[in-house]
Order: sequence, then C-alpha cells, then structure tokens
Amino acid sequence: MSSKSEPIPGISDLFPEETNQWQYLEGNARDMFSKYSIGEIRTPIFERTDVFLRSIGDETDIVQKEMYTFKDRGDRSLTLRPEGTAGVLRAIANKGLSQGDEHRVYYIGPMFRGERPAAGRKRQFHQIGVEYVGKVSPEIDSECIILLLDYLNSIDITDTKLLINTRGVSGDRQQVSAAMLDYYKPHIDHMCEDCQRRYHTNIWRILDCKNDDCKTITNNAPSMIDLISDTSKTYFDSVCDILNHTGVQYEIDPQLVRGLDYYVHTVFEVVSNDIGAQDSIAGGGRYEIQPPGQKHPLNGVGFAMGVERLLLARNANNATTLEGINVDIYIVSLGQPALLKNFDLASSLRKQGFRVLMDLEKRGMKAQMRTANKVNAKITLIRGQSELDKGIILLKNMDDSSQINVKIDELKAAVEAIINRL
RNA sequence: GUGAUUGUAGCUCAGUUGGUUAGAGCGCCUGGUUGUGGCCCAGGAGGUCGCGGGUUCGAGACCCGUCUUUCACCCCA
Repeated sequence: MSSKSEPIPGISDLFPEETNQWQYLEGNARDMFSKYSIGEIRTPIFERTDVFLRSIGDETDIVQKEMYTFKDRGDRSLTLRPEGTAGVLRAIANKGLSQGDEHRVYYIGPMFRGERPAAGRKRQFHQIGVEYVGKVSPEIDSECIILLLDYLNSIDITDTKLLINTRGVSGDRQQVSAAMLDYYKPHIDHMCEDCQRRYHTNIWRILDCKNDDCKTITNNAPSMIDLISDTSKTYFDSVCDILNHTGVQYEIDPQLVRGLDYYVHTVFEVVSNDIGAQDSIAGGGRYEIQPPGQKHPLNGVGFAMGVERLLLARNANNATTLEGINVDIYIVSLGQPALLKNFDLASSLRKQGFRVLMDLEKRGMKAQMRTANKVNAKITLIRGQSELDKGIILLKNMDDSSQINVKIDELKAAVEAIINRL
C-alpha cells in the first residue's frame, strides 16, 4: 500500500506469480541462445560514466537526462547502466578480442533510466539482449534478426511487426547530415521546438518526430537510402535479400533511426500494437563502439528486448498460461509424535521428487484439510497416533475424495499411481 | 522534465448536500459435537480513511502543499 514500504517510483517488486513468468521467458531465451551457440555474459550493473558517454553519445536523451549517475568515495563518476551494449563491449575490449575473432554473448538483467513511468516503462526495467561482436557482414546482421524473431515466436509473441532501416557507415554521416541540414533549413522555423533543437544537436532525430507538421515535412525529405554511399546501400540490400530469402516478413521504415549514436548500417525494431504507447518490444542494430582507453572501435550487431514489454505483449496475445507452484502432497499431522515422524516422511517424499507441503502449526484436522484444499494438493497424507500404532498412513485422493490405508513401504507406489493418473 | 489521473480493511471498492461507534464483497481465522477439504451457515480478527497543514462547533468528504498510482507527451526496451 501507500507508505514507506513502497519502493521508489518506477521500480517494482516481483512476487512468485510474476517471477514465474519471468523465469519462463528467461529459460526460453537461454535455450534458444544455446541453439545459436551463444553463451551468457554478466557485466557489472554500474560502470564508469564515460563508458556510456562515449558509446551512447552525449547528444542522446539517455545521456542528457536519463542516467542515474553518482560519485563514489573515490570521487569517480559512476552510472547505473541505462542499456547493455556499452558495458558488454567494454568487457570484451578489456578481455581482448584478436582480429578476425568473434564473440557472441547474451545478457539478462536490469537497466536503469530516470524517465517518468508509464505503461511498459519503468525506471528499473529488464532486458534480454544479444551481441555478435567482432565481425561485419549482412549475413551476421540477418542471423541476429532471425534469432530475435525465432525467440519471440518461441514465447508465443507473434502479432508484431519488424521494421528495418539503415544508417549507412560512419563515413556517410557527413554527407547525410549535410543533405538533411540542407533540406530542413527552409522548414525549420515551422517545426516544433524539439526539432529546432535537434536541428543543431542531432539532426537524425528529426526523422522520428511524432509531431504532425514535422512529419509532413519529413515525408518529403530525401530518403536515407538515397543519401548513403553505394557500399552502404549494397550492404543494406544484402540484408534485405537474405531476409527475403529466409521468408522473414519486414517493413523498411526510412524514418527509423533509433536514439543511440553508435548505430551504423542496419537498425531494426520489433513493434506491437497492443502494449500501450511504448510500442517497441525489441530493438537493435549494427554498431561501432570505441570503449574508453581503446585505440580502435569494435564492430558488432545486437538487440535488446524489454522483459516487461514482452510480458505485456504475451498477455495481450493470450499466450498460454503458466502453471504456478503446485503441491503434489499435503501432509496432515495429528499430535506431536506424528508430526515428528512426518518430518521424516516429508523429506523422503521430497527426495523422491514430490512437491510436499506439511502443516507445521499443530492445527485441527479441519484447518489442515482446508489448507490442503486451498493449495490444490493432489494427495493428502494423514497420520496421527492411531496410524502410528498400526504402522499405516491414510492416503486421500483429493480429486475424487477416495481414501485408503497404506503401509509405509507401499506408500511410494500408491502415491505414484495417483499422481501419474492425473 | 510537462500535462492529466489515483490514494478508505490483505484484495476490489462503497461512503449520499461535511454531522454520532467508517461499510460491503472476496480473502483470512474459529466453530457447525469424537480425527477429514471444496458448497452452505454462524461468529471473529483486521482501518493513524497516503502524509502534513488549513477552513469548520464538526472533515474520509472542502482548500493548500507533499508523496504515491496510472496514463499521455518526450524518448526508448
């Protein structure tokens, strides 16, 4: 409820009903990635601030207004990671990657951005991401996209659209920017405040402005594909060819530029209509990042998916519901001697692989039975003094209410007979 | 950061033009005769009405502030 025990805004606690679903998404991701021979990397939650400044770009919104930055006791500026790629690349550069070699890794974990929370947007949110680092080719970009779709498919997220575009190589930047500045110059006074600012700070971002007037102007802007160099164009064409060949449905969105400066060549995004205003559930592209202290930039391609948004999309798609934590056997104890014996019984049943819950409160029979029913136990085992005396145990099938006496050494077979039938 | 919106029992919510001991449903606990669940019945526990000020004889209701929720903008996953 509303009080001091609430977490600060935009972050939330997850209880078993939810972690259950998270584990399903994460487990599927691990399985899928292993099929592509991609292993997990775990990098720190926080890094020196310049790790992010350098790679994400200091004109980006993330760097300008969304990072959680603080000083440590050594007066170093540190930042809670706002995304995964910069840290992963820093780690790979630090470990060393010999020329012509490639690292393929995935990561799963929390990211932090100081934004106002809304549907599908948290201040601590979680991403599952993949990076192919070290080599450059349209084939690699394509496999990366195929992997992403393969995964989404495996978790029943199918009602989505893949958008792709290219930003050309970094060498194209100058001429593209020049052409755009040229084009917008006569219009800029009629555009929104944000675009007027972007005109000077980051002209590319004008392309995905949502303002209607700006959109109209942008619609007639020279297309990225016409501005980039021939080699960039050929590269992008190859990506499209491979996607066509493999039957991947996509849409080229000339306005898709994405908000991080490190992207080059292919950029892509998977969007969904039914998760609120934040429609992007995954995004990524090819990048060129030079971590602090490195002489040369590293090339890679990758994507990140927002776990919270995947969940929204899954629920909107009426994906298969998941089983919660179930109880196979509930043990009812009547009297202290029986309770003591039942501790042993519970542990031996657990060793046999059953999910066992027992009453530890010495309550009345009725109360214990009510709990057995509430937790949806398949079987209830009842043992009190008279069962102890006779060396038996009562086994009740909660499904049909039938009840039998069994000897301890026949218990396993009797329990299995019921559980296997259900 | 801007705009709107929310805050009453564990949960979902009522609470009339400000007026006595703040309610319901669900959930929880205990019973409904010896040691047996679900349905039903009875009883019970549980609330500084987000927090702080103010107006008033009197405030859960009105005013101000603050925090929080949700949503949109911005931007991104």
